[in-house]
Amino acid sequence: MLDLKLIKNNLEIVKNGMEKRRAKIDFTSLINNDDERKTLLLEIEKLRHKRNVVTDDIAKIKKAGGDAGSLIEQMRAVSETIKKLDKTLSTIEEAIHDFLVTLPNIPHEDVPEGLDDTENRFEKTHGEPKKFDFKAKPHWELGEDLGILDFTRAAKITGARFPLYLGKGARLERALINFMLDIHTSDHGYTETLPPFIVNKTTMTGTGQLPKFEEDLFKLEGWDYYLIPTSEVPMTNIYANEIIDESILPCKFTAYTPCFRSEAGSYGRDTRGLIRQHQFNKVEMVKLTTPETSFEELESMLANAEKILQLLELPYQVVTLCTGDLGFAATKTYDIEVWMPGQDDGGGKYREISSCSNCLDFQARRAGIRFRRKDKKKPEYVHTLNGSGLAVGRTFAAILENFQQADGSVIIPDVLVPYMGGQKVIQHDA
RNA sequence: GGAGAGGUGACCGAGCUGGCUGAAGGUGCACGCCUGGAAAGCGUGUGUAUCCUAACCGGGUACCGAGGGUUCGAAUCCCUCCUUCUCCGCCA
Repeated sequence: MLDLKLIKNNLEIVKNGMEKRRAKIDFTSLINNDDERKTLLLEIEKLRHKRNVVTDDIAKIKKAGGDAGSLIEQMRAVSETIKKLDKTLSTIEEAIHDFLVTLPNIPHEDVPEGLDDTENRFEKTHGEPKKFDFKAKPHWELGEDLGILDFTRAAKITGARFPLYLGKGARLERALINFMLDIHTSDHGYTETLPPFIVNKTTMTGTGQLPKFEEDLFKLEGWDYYLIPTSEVPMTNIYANEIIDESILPCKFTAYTPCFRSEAGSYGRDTRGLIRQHQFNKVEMVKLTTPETSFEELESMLANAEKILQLLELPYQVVTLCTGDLGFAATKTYDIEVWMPGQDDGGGKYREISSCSNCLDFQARRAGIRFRRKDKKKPEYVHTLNGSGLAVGRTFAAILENFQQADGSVIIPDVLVPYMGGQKVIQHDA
């Protein structure tokens, strides 16, 4: 959520930001509503003040045994008026709020302008895309042939876009989760958390999934509860509506959770394999920081995600999302795209495997996450960041495709061997 | 699922036979005094939001889990919901 004062005082900056996002937004009703709100508020508060004073007098008169009948009669009318005005006021306030919660964050000045993902800015590349002297297979073929992935039976159990890992496949997924969590907690200083996978409406609104993107979520029937699309949601909300001490910043959380997404509007895209599932595993990183450090924390978060890929010896590139591709709550986002040699019929392709974003105070304002500096009175909003570290299912897929052998077996990256009980290769079960 | 007890400021804890209580008292914290230094002691201060204002100076208003209601007036009475705890039942 953007600060209403910022909008009023710097309307051009805000308008400009929305234009960069290709969002057409008319602010006149907002401005009018806010003016009306102030007028109304002033009137109501005057009346309340009057009532408070007179009510005091009534108490005194009654105590002295006098008759306060006419004053009471007057105040009855005043209270009626207050009630009426209050009603209009809350209608207006609701309208203002409804407007503000659907307004996206303003893109950072460093973010390139563009319409869609084709205009994202290339930042860097790491590692050489692997070349094979045979035709690289996509991970779904490798996985099914090895008997470690079974999409057909998953579809029987639930439906399309659900994964079923078997045997060494399930073990590899678990190995990746443990490996990532270990690195982030031991080497990168994150606190491990295991949050609820189901959250309420307030929590979803805090991080920005609601009210605008309800169709992307799975909702529990008969409840105001939703399955999380990412653990960013529960983790960022840990300190919602609290004023925390400056000394705990930057506050760094990591978690493994499954993620649930309806993938509405993506019919026909990535229909095969682990790339786009209704349920997938992810290790997520979340940071709460002071405003002045959030951008350097974004860089280090990106580095934390990159580190996982480097250790796994997976080639990747980094891009900065352009304004048209930027998420609702983010002001700046880096995407890490891993090289997947089995995609595009063996031609290979970079696919998103992590997304690291700085949301500034956008989420903090919605969720009410503030901190107090040592010698300052007023609490300030923290800055929130989130990043995948990494999407586990896609990492699994990338390993299969990058470490495949001519015979269809898959070499386990060295760092994962201990997590696989010493096993170095996944091959057809003998 | 059944029975009961709570949710007050950073924390503990009064108030809950409605009115001078934004809220006693204590702890903590901050600053000052005291001291060779420290402890103890003493003094002062110490919520958030919003509006008026040049102002985080001053003033108004609101907030005692959330939302409604009764009343001239509610932390205090009534209703609904959320939540915590205890006991019983059930269950991974």
